[in-house]
Amino acid sequence: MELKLYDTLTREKRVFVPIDPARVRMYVCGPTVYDFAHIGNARPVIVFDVLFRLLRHIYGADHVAYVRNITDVDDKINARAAERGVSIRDLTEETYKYFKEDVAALGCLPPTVEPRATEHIEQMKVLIDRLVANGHAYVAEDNVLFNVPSMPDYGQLSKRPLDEMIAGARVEVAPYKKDAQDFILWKPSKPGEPAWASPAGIKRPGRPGWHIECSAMAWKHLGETFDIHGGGIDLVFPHHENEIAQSRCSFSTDVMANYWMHNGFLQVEGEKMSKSLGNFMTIHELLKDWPGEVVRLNMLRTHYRQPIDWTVKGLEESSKILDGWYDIIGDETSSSGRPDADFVDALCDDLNTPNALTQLHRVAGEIRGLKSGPAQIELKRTLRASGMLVGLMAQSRRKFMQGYPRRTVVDEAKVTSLIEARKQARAAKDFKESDRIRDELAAMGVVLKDSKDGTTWEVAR
RNA sequence: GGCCACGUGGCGGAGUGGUUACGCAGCGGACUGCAAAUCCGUGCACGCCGGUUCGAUUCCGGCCGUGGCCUCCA
Repeated sequence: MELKLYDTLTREKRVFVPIDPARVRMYVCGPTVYDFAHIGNARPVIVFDVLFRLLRHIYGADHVAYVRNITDVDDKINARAAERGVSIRDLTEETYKYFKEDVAALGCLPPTVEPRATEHIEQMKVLIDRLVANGHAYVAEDNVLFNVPSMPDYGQLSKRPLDEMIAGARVEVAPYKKDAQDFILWKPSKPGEPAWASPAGIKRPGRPGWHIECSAMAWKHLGETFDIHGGGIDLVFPHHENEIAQSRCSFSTDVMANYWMHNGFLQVEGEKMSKSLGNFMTIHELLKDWPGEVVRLNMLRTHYRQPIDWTVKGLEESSKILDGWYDIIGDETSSSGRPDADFVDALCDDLNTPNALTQLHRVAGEIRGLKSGPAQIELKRTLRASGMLVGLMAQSRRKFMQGYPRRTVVDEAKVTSLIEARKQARAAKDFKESDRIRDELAAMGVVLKDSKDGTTWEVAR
């Protein structure tokens, strides 16, 4: 199988060739931990988890290094901590704890490494000193700035020619900048802000700029050049463009990462998600209404580079689809199956999850067409193994059903006795009474399923 | 204003220079005492205007619409 990935830098799908197949290296920009992550933040987390799983499938679980950072030094963090009257450390730890819980509920594997920015200040200072030494950065009023014109091919990722950007600048430029587009690598800390001894001979204590964090953490954990760098499309400029500038100019390399991958944006019910529109949705809130697996499937039904419109209707549809698949695999929880070949091929085509899910529907249909027996069991295992490759169908059907939040609590003994009473009424052809019992159960939130083998029931959702 | 994407059937959503996507809903049927669930079957499409081509939803150009980014900011 041949994995193809779309590279934002070259704007084309290319066959993926790792630098070292024994250690495939991927870096993805993680959260700034000052508040609950929202559903838009969940998209890159899920998308790159699928890629992580696929890479593990292809190269072996022990041969993929996935680094997702935690930004724990940032203006918003400072502001929020002050606002709530808690320490920065407490705020970031608490937020990170919730983030981990949320993404675990979405079925995401923990990355190989989750480095914190505050634990990589030394690496950042090394990079900054190098950039100053080799003429790509300069000190101005105790700031260190990257000098963009010092890098002739700056702007390749976002396809922004230098001169046009200068013309487009409409924000007031800090007077100490040599060039309007120069960006901060290090800045002095104000009183009360986190502060570290500064690089580049600056006396005042300071703190890092946003972009240098990722360059430093990627370097520390993946080296000067690595395979894949991912993130949301909103990070292409300036964040990733600046990361490239910092890293390449520090190491005198031609590339920082060989494949740059970006997931599309997310809207909610057709509108941009924002607090003012009242459609701002955190993962935490969403998980109070839906199982994480439904949320995950809903995300995978759209190709990662396409914009996605997040709707309740879509979640309901995803829920139905997942219910159907779980109905088919039943309580078949053997992990002995192999994923379907066409399913894997679809994933290898630049993570074409919608097409991959179509293959799952195909396999499900084949299972329906078979009588129960070894062949059908084999196919059920294939369906389950395929789903598990993208983080779906990993639990038993029973557990999945129990995972629906806000389920009605019912008295099982009462349900059982009512079903028995209904059975007797039906046997006596007292359909008025049997229908009354069915209505009574429905009012309790219990849905009956009659079949030749008898009557089963489930709690309605 | 500049740069970059996207625009497919009722809805969601792949893909392709000439052939079935697929799913949800709908409709018809089977099953059922009647339903539900399940199973079987089924209609519906490629934003607009030009161009290239024997032929375009698929390539090119323009337009319209939607969204993202435009530097310390999420």
